[in-house]
Amino acid sequence: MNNIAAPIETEVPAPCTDHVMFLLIQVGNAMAQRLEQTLGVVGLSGPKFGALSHLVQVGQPLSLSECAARMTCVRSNITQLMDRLEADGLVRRVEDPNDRRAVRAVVTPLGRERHAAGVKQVETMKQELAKTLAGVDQGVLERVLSAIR
Amino acid sequence: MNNIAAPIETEVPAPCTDHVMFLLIQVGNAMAQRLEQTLGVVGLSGPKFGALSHLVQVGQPLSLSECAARMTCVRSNITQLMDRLEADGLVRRVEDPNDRRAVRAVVTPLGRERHAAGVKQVETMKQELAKTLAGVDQGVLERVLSAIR
DNA sequence: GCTATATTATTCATATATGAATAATATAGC
DNA sequence: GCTATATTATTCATATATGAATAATATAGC
Repeated sequence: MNNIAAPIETEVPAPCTDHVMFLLIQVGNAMAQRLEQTLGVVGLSGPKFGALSHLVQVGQPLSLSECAARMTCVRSNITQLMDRLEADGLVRRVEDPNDRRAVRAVVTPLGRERHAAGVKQVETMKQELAKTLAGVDQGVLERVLSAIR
Repeated sequence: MNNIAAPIETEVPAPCTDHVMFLLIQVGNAMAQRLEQTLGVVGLSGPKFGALSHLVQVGQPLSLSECAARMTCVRSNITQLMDRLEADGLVRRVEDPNDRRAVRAVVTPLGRERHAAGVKQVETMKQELAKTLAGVDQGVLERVLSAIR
């Protein structure tokens, strides 16, 4: 669902502040959806790509708790995501030698490949966005968005 | 999960275009999350509030298909959402007299009340956002966002 | 060294979303 | 008027998210 909450359309010409909030949500969703779509081409979803990105970036096995912290989500979420990634053969779970409670996630070679493919897809999408944003001062936009986040 | 896809943090000083895409997604999610939270105070979720808003705005029963179209989502989604809204007593399903396949959603008095409470909550949140956005030309921001959507 | 407390990952219940398959009903085209 | 096709809502399987409860293990504080 794109409209998490639909604005009650008023008859006022341009009630600015009103719409900005919903616009931000809508645009965020639209971008996320487009990303999902592009990643789908190489068999990845947004969350799957996100998890792989973190693991590849760090360059070493991460405990599931660390993953959750990096991805700003709850641990049970990661448990499920890793189940799916493992089923896809993109990640493996290994025991932590230092802490018997912990489980660490390792990217498999296939996972690395898939991640690289995902990066390429994202590149393409970024270029499209750049076109859409031609004429907009991206520095300004970035600063505004950072302030809101 | 906030980070649908985490950018691979490069060492480059400010790769602008790169980040804007992820920033848009992040900000959208952050806003949606904040909205969820505020609405939670009066016992509503984003989708629930959204559905009520459409029904209240239109002012007459909407078929579930019409709801789906307005909320830009798939019909099975609305079936489930209406189940929850009905369980909450905020909406009732009524038969369509003209089309025996169709089911229409009607807001209950309690639904109206709850929606009004939600609107108040959203008002508050909008004012907060307005403060954050002080000094930003909202007209410009709105135009940029509209272009992307 | 033991005990109380914290941390880890998992499981469960739930909410939200999608898309495919289905049964009931409407409608277009002859 | 009948038949082929379309439309309606639902159900099912699945992915994603949250938070509470749990069992296993670590650690702090005495």
